[in-house]
Amino acid sequence: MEEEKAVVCPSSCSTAASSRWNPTKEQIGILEGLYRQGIRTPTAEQIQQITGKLREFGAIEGKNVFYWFQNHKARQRQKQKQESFAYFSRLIHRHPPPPPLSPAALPSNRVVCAPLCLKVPHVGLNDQSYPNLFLAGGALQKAEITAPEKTQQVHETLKLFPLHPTGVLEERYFGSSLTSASSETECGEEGRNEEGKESFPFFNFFGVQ
Amino acid sequence: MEEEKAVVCPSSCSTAASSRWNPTKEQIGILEGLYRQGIRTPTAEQIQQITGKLREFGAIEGKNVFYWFQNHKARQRQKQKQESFAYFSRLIHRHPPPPPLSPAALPSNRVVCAPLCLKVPHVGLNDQSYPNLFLAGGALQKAEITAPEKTQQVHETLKLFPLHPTGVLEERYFGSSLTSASSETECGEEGRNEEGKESFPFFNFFGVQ
DNA sequence: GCAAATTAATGATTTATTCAAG
DNA sequence: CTTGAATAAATCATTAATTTGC
Repeated sequence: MEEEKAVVCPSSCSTAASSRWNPTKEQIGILEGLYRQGIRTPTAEQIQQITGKLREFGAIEGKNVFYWFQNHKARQRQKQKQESFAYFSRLIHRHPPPPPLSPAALPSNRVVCAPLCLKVPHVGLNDQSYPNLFLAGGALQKAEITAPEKTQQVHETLKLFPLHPTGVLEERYFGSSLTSASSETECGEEGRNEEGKESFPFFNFFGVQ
Repeated sequence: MEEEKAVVCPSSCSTAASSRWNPTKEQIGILEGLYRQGIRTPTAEQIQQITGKLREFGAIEGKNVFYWFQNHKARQRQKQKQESFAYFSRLIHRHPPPPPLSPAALPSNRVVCAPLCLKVPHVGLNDQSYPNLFLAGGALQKAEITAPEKTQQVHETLKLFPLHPTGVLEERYFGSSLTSASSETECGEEGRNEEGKESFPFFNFFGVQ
C-alpha cells in the first residue's frame, strides 16, 4: 500500500529533472542483454562501464544500473512464485477438494502424467503450498527417453498425458453440461486411444547436453 | 516423407486424418473463455478435464489443449507487448497527443518508465531480503559517502561494490567504447561530484519508506 | 464461380533462459 | 558450480483465408 503516485510528471518533462530514471528502449535492451550474459550483481567498475555506455542513450546514473540489476533479479525470482501461486490459488479456490491424483492409482512408476504438470517448483514460502498438485504433476518426466537418435524423430517418447477425459472441471467453466463420463478407470496404463497415435514429444529436449 | 493426405476434409470432419488438430468454434470458444477466466497454464488434471469437455465437439487430445494455452498465452503477450511498446514509443518520442491508453496493453513487469513514471521497479513482497543490496548501494559511493548513517545490519559489505562479480563484462558487449570509458575514472565520476548533483540518493530512495 | 497461388493464422517443436536445490 | 525443473521465446510446419487469372 505504498503510495507511489509521486507527482504526475506531465508528459512534457522529458529533459527536466524527472523524479526517476526513465530507461530508454536501448538502455533496457542492453541491460537485459547483460543480464542474460550472466551479469547479476555487477561490480562498481562494471556499473560505471555500463552506465557510461548507456548514457549514450539518455541520462542515467550508476545507481540506476545498480538498481536495475537488483530489481530485475529479484523480480525474476518473484515473478515465478507469484505467478504460479496466483493461478494456483485461483484454481484451487474453484476447486474445493483438489483432485489429487492418487499416487496409488498410478499405473506404475511408469509415470504417465501430464507434461505441463505443475507450475510451482517449490514455493517454499510460508504459504501452504499445494503439494498435491506438485506431486500430481511432478511425477512425470524422466520416464525413459530411449531413441538415442537425436534426430528430430522421437519415437516412443514418454506418453505422459491424458489418461482420459475424466473429471469435472467445474460448472463455472463449462456449465452443467459437464459429462462425468469418467469412470474410474484411472490411467489404465498409457492404453493409448484407438488411434494409438499419441506421442508427446513434449519435454524431450535433452539433446543439448 | 509425407503421405499425400488428399483428404478433403472440410471444416467439421472429426474423423480427419489431418496432421494437426483443427479446433472447432465451440472448442475455441470454451478455450478462450477459460483463458479469460484466468487459466494460463492449466495443470495436467485441468487439461484432462478440459480435453474431456472439448471432446464433445470434436476429436482432441490433451496436448492440443496444452499447446493451445501455450500459444495463446505467448501470442497474446506478443500482441500486447507490441501494443504497449508502440504506445510508449510514441509517448517517449514526444508528448503530443495522449493516445488512447490501452490499459490492457500496459506491460505488467517491464521496467519501462514512461515520462509519466508509471512503472516502478517495485519488487513488492519480501524484498527486504536484500539487506546487502542497500549496503552495496551505499558502497557505491565509496569514498565519498561521508554520511555513514543508516545501515541497520552491517556485515562487512561496506566496502566496494559487490563481492561477487557474477558475469564478465567484456568488450564484446559494448565494443571498444567500453574500455575507454572504464580505463580511468571508474566510479569516481559519479560518486564524486562536488555539486551533489548526482550524489547517489541511494538511501533516499529507500528512505521514502 | 472456381481453383491455383499467395499470404495470414496458428498448431506443434525446438531452443534458450531462469531460479534454485544439491 | 553443476544440474534439475519448468517454462517462454523462437521457430518450423500445416491449415484457413485471401487474392488472382481464367
